[in-house]
Amino acid sequence: MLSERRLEVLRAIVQDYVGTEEPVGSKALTERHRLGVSPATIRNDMAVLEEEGYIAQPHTSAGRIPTDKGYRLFVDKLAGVKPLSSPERRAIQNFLEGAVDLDDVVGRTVRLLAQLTRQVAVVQYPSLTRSTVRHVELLSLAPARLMLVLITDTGRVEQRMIDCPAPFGEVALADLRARLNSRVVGRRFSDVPRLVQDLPESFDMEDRPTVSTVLATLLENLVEETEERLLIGGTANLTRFGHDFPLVIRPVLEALEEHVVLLKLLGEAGQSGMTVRIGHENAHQGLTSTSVVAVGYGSGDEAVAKLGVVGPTRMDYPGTMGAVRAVARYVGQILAES
Amino acid sequence: MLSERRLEVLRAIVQDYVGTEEPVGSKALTERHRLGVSPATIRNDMAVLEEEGYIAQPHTSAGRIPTDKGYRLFVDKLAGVKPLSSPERRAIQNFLEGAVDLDDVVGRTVRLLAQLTRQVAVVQYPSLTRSTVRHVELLSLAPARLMLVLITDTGRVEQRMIDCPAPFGEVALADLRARLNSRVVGRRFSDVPRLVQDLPESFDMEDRPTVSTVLATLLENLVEETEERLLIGGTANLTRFGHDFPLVIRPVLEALEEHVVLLKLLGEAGQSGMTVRIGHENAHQGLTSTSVVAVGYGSGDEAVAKLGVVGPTRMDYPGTMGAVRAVARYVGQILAES
DNA sequence: TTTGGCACTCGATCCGGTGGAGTGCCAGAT
DNA sequence: ATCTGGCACTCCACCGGATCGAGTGCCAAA
Repeated sequence: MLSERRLEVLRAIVQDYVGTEEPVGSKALTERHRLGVSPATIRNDMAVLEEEGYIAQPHTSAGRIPTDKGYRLFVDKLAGVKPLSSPERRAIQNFLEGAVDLDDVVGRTVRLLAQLTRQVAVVQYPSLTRSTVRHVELLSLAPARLMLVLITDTGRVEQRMIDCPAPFGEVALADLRARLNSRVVGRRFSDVPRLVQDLPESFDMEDRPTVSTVLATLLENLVEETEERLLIGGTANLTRFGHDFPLVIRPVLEALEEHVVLLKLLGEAGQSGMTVRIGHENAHQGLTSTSVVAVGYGSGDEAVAKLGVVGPTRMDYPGTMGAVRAVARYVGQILAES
Repeated sequence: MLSERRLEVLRAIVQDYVGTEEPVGSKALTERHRLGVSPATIRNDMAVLEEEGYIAQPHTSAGRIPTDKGYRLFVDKLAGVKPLSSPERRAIQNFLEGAVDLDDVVGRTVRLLAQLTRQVAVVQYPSLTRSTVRHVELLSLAPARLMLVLITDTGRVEQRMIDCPAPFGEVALADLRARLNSRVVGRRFSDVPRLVQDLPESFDMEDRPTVSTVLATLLENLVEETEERLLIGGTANLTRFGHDFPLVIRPVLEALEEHVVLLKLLGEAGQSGMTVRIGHENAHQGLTSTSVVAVGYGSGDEAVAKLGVVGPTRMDYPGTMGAVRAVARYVGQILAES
């Protein structure tokens, strides 16, 4: 276990490095923080911290910079979550309240988060499986062509075209619509498969294939596939990364375009509470010099999706975490109201 | 007017500079292009081209690079559109044909375009005003709460929640739905306002406010506001820009996030045929060192939206234009089929 | 355990010199 | 007229050496 002062030294190193972006030395530390000891003592502490793997030297005779492990300790033990100032809170609320629909809410959220943290913001659309069904609508566009529309309690709407194996009458359509709704409205999407399983059996032989097609579309395309929408913003903030641009930011941009990767990243974030993944803790190659701060948000007590930011490992963790948490809360409120 | 050979020299300069990314001198030119004259002659030509403003020197005793004006002349007079190879064409077709819905088509298109041109791709969703109505649906979610769903012939679907001033019966709802559809199905969105103008009058006094609200939502939110969706991809290609990164790419990333700016940019592109905007021809500040190649695409003869790429002014214009044109055509085909 | 002192390391920065690509100009050839 | 070869000149890019300074590790003393 590290002594109290050594932890204090680590905290100071992280803070200074985040601020200055330059390796920090023993002398500078004693000048900017009242540690009450001489540089020589700090040097000894630093040697220990380095041996333990919390800090590293870019090269001999340079200052130290925190390692991923160092940031990890900092986040876990040394730093809290910095609450936002009340003007900031008010600004968030004002900004989000103007939203007219779900797309707008998500769009505003991503912009807000990017601006607040000055980093890349990622917002996942409320997931279907964790939402409940508000309404299912079936429209007949042509004799053998239907449109399926799904509306969730979070305001999300999804639709799919369906080509039927056989023409489907208006009566049967109304019947199917009514039965579907009576079974699934108010239920969670994850329960839908179980709830509609036996539905085809109650229809005429001739209509069963069509009913099955509709159900298959509902299950395959909607419940499973559309899990994965998300929005990204603030990529311009990547330019504040470091001086050795192309090599660092290129893979990050590539990773950001791979929505699948990002979704996995967000998915790995713990179900409740805020998750911070630092540097190499991120599985993806291109993101080994970035940290991801993510948290779930939802209209009720339960998370229906995640949001977060991606930034350099050298980031202001307390501030970022504060902003992410605050935004998630307000978005949850907005969703609950609508 | 410039002599034939001087134009040839300009073409050679553009081609070499695009290839090597380095200022090109007289000697190198004679070596890589059979111009049939000596470097000294080329030097004289270059002096003239520079005087006319087509090329410039980064500094004394360096080679020349094309100016925006030079690229302009190159694009207008010296270069054609390079058709894609047939493997490329086949790849495009295969890639686009797997799309399941409009979102997917647009998503695939943007990825395809980015990969093909190795630049940033921008694809606008088919615009509403230039599409026709396939179906309008009204759902009752709660006594005084409706959902309006719009389906276009390009497969685009839009929806809006409507809070009614008064409860609205199922009968009246069915009536409104039927009347709406009979009036607008198959018509262009731009005609919708005219077509529904007198609709409230045919309803009972008590229902008129609600009908008006529905129509207002239809017109304001859908026809006007949702003009502006677009998708961007391939931002990682920005890293191939130049060596002086942050200063150049930052404003570009910022501009790309301002969808309004991009939409204006695409909008300015001529209604028919391909448009190339080079460097300072772009109104927006952040894009003065980029060129935009855009073209309209649509399911029929008429363009319903635009797509294009944003890249450095130093780009392979013939190749880029070829790719953009080819992709636009195939997307048009796909849309027409669905 | 802390402190001051000291020698050492190593990147960053600043020259001065060199090489080479490219230019502009001019006089002669075509 | 136009093109060409020659020539002097400019200026960037590159290299090696010198210097500077922040920072370190170690040690002996407090």
